[in-house]
Amino acid sequence: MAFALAGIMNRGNRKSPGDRCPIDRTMQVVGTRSAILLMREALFGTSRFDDFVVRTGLTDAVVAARLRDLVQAGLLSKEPYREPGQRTRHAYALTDSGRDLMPAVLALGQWGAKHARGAVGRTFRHVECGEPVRTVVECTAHHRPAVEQIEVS
Amino acid sequence: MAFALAGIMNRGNRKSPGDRCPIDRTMQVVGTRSAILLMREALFGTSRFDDFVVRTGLTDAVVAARLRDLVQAGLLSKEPYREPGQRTRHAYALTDSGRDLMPAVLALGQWGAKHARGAVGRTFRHVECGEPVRTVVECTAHHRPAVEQIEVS
DNA sequence: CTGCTGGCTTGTGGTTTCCATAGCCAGAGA
DNA sequence: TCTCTGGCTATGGAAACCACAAGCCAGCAG
Repeated sequence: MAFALAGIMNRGNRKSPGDRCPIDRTMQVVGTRSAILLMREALFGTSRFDDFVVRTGLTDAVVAARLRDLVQAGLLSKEPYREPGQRTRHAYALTDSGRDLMPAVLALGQWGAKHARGAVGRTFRHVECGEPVRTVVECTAHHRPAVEQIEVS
Repeated sequence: MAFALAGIMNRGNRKSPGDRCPIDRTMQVVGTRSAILLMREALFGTSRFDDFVVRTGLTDAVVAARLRDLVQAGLLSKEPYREPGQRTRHAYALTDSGRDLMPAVLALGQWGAKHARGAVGRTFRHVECGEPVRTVVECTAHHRPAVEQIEVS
């Protein structure tokens, strides 16, 4: 059974995927503002606790709690490191799972830059060629379908 | 000033974009579970109040409040319609702004399908060619940079 | 030993989100 | 006119989220 996105409404009595829907599940993991901001910073390269606090503007308590959750959820890893003459500290690094969230974070930023009022315009660029980067939806045959041309099965 | 994503940590004292960051702004609009679930349903083609309630599993009170927010934020529009022999009702339809959120919603679903435990595997397909659809990050020169090859300026 | 700093943890309180329940209202059917 | 139904609105309470503040602990500097 398949449904076209944004299709006609009379599509029968489709049953809700409920809380097993992957979108819902994702929201239960990174569905808070603090979690997304921390993942944004992790993708920006931040790895130290204090930098997370300063750059997100969240309080240390929230940062500590959320980082613990994100490590627990497998999006970040906590690795000890030591600078010479310093005590052992912990750096937070992206896991493969966390890295896979990049398209979502970029897509959220892309929407905000275009539609949210008061947002600072930022552009992401490919380092090697300098061209701006964006998220696109495409099928494996390299078509770029509109919403109405996508079905879920 | 540009920063490479997931780059080395010693990138100097970059100042936080604060609450004007587009990602943050977006989270303030659709950063709740209910908002994302409703946008998911809107992208799936749902337009009637009752269908939103049944398919998201949220209560009618939450659905009413969130739909009002989403209309207010310009992601949905509320249009009267009338089926023959029925009273006038209101259908919720995607605006262009709401349609632009599709990459983000799809990317969230993509992450959940791959990484979230207990998620039902769903695939999105292009109607015309039947191939599965995914979100990709690419620059205008059609490169597909990894996280480390993206900079923000 | 005392103080200081980075990285947390704990506690308090306000706001938001959500669920559950109940009620309201317009219009169609009887 | 009475009732029923779809689409809301209102109220109450639990939980989550967050800011603010304080405290804790390890390891340096003095």
